[in-house]
Amino acid sequence: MSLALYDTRTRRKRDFEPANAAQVTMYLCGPTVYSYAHIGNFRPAVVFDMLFRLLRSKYGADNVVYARNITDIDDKINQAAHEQQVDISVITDKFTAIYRENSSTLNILSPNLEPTATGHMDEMINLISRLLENGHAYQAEGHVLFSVSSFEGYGKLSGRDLKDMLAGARVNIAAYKRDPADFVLWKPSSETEPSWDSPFGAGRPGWHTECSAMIEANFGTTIDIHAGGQDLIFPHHENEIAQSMCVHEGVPLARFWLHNGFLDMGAEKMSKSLGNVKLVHDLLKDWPGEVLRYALLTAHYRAPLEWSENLLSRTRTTMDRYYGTLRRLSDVTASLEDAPKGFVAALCDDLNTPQAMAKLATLFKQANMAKTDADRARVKGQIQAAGVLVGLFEQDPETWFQRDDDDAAQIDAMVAARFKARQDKDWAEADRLRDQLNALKIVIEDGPNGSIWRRG
RNA sequence: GGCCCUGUGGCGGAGUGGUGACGCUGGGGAUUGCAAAUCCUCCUACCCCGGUUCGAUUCCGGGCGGGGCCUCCA
Repeated sequence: MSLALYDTRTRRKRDFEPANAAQVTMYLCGPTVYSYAHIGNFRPAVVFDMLFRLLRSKYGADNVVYARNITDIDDKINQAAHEQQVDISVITDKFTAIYRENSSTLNILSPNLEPTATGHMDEMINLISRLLENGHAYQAEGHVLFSVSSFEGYGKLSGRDLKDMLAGARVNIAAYKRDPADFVLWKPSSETEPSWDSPFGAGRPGWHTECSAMIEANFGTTIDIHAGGQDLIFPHHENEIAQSMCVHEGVPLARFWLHNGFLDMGAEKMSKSLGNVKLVHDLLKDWPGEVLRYALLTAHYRAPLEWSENLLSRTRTTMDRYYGTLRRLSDVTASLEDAPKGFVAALCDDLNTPQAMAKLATLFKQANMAKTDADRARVKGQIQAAGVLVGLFEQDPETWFQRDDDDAAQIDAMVAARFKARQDKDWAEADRLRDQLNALKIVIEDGPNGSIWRRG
């Protein structure tokens, strides 16, 4: 089944074919580790994790290389380190660890590579040197700047014209810039800022440099897929393209550019500067990671998604139903199946998760209605195969329902006592026990061979 | 000011030139000792005005509304 992906550069959906099917390459702009990530930061992580899973199933797990970088040089990091009077590594190590832990809770696979800026200092300096040598960059007052007018293709990705941008630009234009749109490749550091030696003086790299350098170091000149949030289209990705193409004689940096849309909080986007963020760290106190993952996949990845309490509780309701189905099938041995065609087709159509989830709903309905063991085994196998592709429904249903086990034994006993009362047709006692359990927010489901329970 | 996206039922959210997914919610029913779960079923929508067309929610133009980028930002 062919995979179509919407490519920002060409502004249309195109059939995806890797340059080399034995090594499909994909790069996602990952987090800047200066603080807790909010749920919006995890939308690309989840969406492109799903793409990673899809590519692995299509080309073979060993033939896909996925890099998600960690930005560990940044002024916000510097600020945090300065405020706490610690080395920047104290900040970046801490929040890198938290980011990885959150990722794993959202069932995000580890990428093959997690390159860091500090780990690629030589490569960045080397890249900047080459840009200086070939005339695409210049030095001014301790800075090295990229000269956008030296690159004819500047603005192609974002569909911008340099002249138009200046019209309403709110950029503070540094006097040493030859062109207001020129961006910093290297800048001098103050006493309190981290600094690295370089041929252009002691200082630190500009933000855009790291991705170009890391891609070159790990993949070479061109990758198949470069992904990130929509806000990175300009200037970040535009600048990466400029840098990379100017040291690679015009060879494209990426064959496909994928960008996810934003989470909305009511009328506006979720953003730290607007102060309306939901930290994953906090959300995980109230919701299972899998609910967050599923919720992020309820809208198409390029469309805005309204993030709300309502979305989360709705998602949990759905997942309770589905895990309930899986629990009833727990003694059925799943047969080895492919994910249903319609489900895969939806994902292959530019990662249309809403449509894929609709197929999943059908699948669970089929599971609920299955009459024979063979049917049950087949549908369960299909559900599992579909689940692997999107990273959902991979855990044990019992784990899902019994989140804390403190009082599980006591509840088991009450449920057993109630089942016995029902067998004795002592309805009064059975109802009394059920009321007691309901008061503990326990929901009972009676079956022919016993009763099961879950937390409501 | 420039560029881009978007407007679907009570809610979320797909899709399509001709019977308008899917889920949640609400009504009815089957089932159940009663429930829960499950299944069946019903109600409710394509911003407005033009145009193209046999026919538009879908294509085109205009309007109005919402959002994003142009500055760190997923």
